[in-house]
Amino acid sequence: MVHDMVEIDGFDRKILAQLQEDASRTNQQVGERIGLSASQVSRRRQRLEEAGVVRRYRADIDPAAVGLAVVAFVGVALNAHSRQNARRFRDLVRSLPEVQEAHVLTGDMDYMLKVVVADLAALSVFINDELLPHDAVRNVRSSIAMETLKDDNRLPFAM
Amino acid sequence: MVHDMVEIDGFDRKILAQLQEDASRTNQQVGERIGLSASQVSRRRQRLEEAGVVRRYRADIDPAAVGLAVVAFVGVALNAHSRQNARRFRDLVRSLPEVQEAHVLTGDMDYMLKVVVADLAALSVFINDELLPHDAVRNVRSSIAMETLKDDNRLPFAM
DNA sequence: AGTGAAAAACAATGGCG
DNA sequence: CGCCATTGTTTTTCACT
Repeated sequence: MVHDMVEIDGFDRKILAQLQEDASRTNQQVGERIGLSASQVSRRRQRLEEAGVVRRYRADIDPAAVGLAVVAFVGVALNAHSRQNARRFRDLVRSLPEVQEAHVLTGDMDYMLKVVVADLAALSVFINDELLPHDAVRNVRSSIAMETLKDDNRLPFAM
Repeated sequence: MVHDMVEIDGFDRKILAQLQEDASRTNQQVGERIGLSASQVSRRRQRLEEAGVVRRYRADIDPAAVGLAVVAFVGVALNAHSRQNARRFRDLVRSLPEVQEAHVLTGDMDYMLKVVVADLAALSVFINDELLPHDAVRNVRSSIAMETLKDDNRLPFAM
């Protein structure tokens, strides 16, 4: 899983598109769809995996089925922009399992978190007991997703 | 892929946790880690897939490696809350490949989109040519992710 | 860079305790 | 649910172009 820049040609892109769509397709099936033999698909896949272009394969699980009903976006502003504060906050969010994603943003809110929890009570606990007590956190503003229209996380790549 | 509610026990949760982490693990490997035989893992997986608890398997691709350098969160307020407008907007966001996620939010912004594009120019084109021209859209506020601290999209499930 | 065929690994199923 | 055996698929490697 080294992270060189790697040459990606049209076939590679087609393979990536197929596997992003459905990673359980066999090399044979992928090959049929893009006009390549299974053995070549296998080799190219290995190359893409080793180069870190494919970061991992994962099962996409229905959150509701495992009792996770609430998705929220939480904007967090930090107290001061010291290196210390920023670093400690990073370590915190990376360690919190409720945080699916954390981004540093342009604009008024410094950080944007995507959070998944069981219910509103759990969200409240998360914000009040995990986020707000942290020294670096100045304030927090959360928006709850009442409905999810799209959640496929597919990258739109040109071919 | 039917969507009944399904009984999920401790073993099922452990299987899901394993496959969310790395879907390329074999039934044998999953079984070893959780103390279950490969054949039982196979049967439980099938059940979880058919029940729609596992929605799909996918390759997680490094966006930068395929030329997608910009992630943005775009808040969209609609003009009026008519059924018509809302429905047409939904159809729009679902059809736009740059939109990875779209949620209906509580709070001032009606919709929150997670968008991935090649560069800032492409983001500008996306907002000005795809979003703003739509009748239902009143205004748009976008924040660009300058850095991504965490992006694993793992569900935190209790076991 | 590619194909096709052989070898090795794996998944899926059924029967039994 | 474990264990075992069987069957069909799939991945991976090799020889060749």
